[in-house]
Amino acid sequence: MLLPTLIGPLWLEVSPRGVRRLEPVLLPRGKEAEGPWADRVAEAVARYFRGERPGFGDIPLDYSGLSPKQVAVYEATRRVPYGRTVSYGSLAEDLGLFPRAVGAALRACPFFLLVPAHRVVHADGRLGGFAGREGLKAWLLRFEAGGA
DNA sequence: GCAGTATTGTATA
DNA sequence: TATACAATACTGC
Repeated sequence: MLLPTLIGPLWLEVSPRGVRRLEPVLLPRGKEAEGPWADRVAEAVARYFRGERPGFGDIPLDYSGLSPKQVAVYEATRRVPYGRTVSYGSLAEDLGLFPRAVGAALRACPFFLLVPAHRVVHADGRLGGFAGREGLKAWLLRFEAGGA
């Protein structure tokens, strides 16, 4: 399922257990692996880009196939409140991991928006990376901070 | 296995 | 201010 947004189309893929992946269309093609959560996620994403603050917390994520460390990092990242930012080190300390590991896990995060990786920044306030899309990360942060 | 990363803190010039 | 090093986890070759 393809979700049109202000930053371009997002590819949504869900399973009976929850969301499998949600990210900007980098994949030339994908399987129409839709499910019962597709509409719900689509609506939440639409509201997000309307400036509302939908809680993605009630949307289940399908972590199957991911390592326990990744799941831990994603779960912790999901708890970051709207408009706030956390440092990789802070997350790492909370999880008992190391900052480097947090970055590695977030780098491979397939849950764009649902796992607000854009709210995770350097310890000194700089943005850090975003899988080659730092501009997108900056846009999201400005969007959440300024409301538009 | 090995190397490259979405990091951080300390040390050195 | 800028560069170098060590330690961790995930991805791709």
